Amino acid sequence: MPRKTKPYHHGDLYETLVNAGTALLKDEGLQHFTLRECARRAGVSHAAPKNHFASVEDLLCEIAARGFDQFVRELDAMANAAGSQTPDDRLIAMGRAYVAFARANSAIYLLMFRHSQAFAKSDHLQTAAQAAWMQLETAVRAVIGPQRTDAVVRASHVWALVHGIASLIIDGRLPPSADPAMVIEQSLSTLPAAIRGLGAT
Amino acid sequence: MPRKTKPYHHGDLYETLVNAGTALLKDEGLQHFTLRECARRAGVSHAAPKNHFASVEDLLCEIAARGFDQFVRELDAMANAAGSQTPDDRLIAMGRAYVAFARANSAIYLLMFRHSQAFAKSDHLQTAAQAAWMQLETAVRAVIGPQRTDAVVRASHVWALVHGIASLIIDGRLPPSADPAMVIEQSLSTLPAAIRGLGAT
DNA sequence: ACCTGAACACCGTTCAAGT
DNA sequence: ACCTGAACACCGTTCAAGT
Repeated sequence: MPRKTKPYHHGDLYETLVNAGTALLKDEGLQHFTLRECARRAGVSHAAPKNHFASVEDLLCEIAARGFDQFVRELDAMANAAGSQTPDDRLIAMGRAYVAFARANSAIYLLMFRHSQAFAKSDHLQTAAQAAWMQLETAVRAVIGPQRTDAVVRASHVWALVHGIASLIIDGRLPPSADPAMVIEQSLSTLPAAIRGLGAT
Repeated sequence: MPRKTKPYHHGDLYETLVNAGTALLKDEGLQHFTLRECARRAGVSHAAPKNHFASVEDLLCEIAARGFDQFVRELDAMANAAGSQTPDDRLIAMGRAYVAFARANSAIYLLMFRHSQAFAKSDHLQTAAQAAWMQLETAVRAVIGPQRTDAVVRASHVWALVHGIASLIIDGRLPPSADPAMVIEQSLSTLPAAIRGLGAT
């Protein structure tokens, strides 16, 4: 989804910078992400990005938005894969895909969930993140039934659990004696029953 | 818990830097944390901290370690407060205290759980974080009974859920229609049953 | 033993100047 | 319309020099 027409000198610096930035993020992590290094990888001067992104934050927002796009696609593919027939199965399959994405793309995942007041300033990021949320809420509604009025709270529970699992694994905060695969499977298995029996509503 | 005797010129620059750094973190957030600003707040030259901390990471580790210390104290106080009689109540009370700490000290909480390869290089940080973990595991064992062999996996489930809730709230990633207080209470209420019925073990 | 000030190699951002 | 190079105000880290 291109957002700028081809620039005069370079070819398509906007796309090149997004790609270079994504690669840099995967290579070095968010801590070492640098606009000047993006420019270097793109083969332009350090001031060139200013023509396409107002600031580093802007570039990071676009990378995060595309992360959400891919995230939604992968969860969709997993949830619709053979073997996920019941709503419960589909929800658990989505949970697995969620954690798998986070582990496979940890730097981008961290960026996607990083506190950022600039979040609200990017339309692409906002709509992409909302699409991810809607996807989850739909899966939750399928489990608890459409008559329930508190789907948002229940979906928040699911999101919190998978986000927590993914975060602890990525950041290496699980105790050494805890097998990540076991934690994932055991915790995800509680989800359908938990959101059905949640609270008093 | 002082780690250095009084320095010659300043008084106790080690402690002063830790306090200045903690204040800076609360004021400006991790993104804008700067060693030079810590030195400025401490009233010393920007090179002075080198005598007490080998790098910024070292100072951040000590701040994070003290965060874990306070975290453990607060959870302990909450869990032992009147009204938490049964193990189930105590676990839920700890969950509430967990999220409350994260919300009240968001910058420090983020630091505590930030991915950091330097984590392993600080003894204080490592033991403080482990104390927090042991505290949780003990509360979980009280709920599921001492005969269970998978307390670690069950405790990981609890940790993931509360960490996920806290993270989503801090980072503003809960949908606007989700009331944080409701999400907290509803999700925490599922914990005792979830960890008792977890998996097939 | 601890602290300072200058120095070095970076960074994001700005802006005149080039094409 | 887009890009460059110099400039500015920062940053972490190093190191000689001071007390």
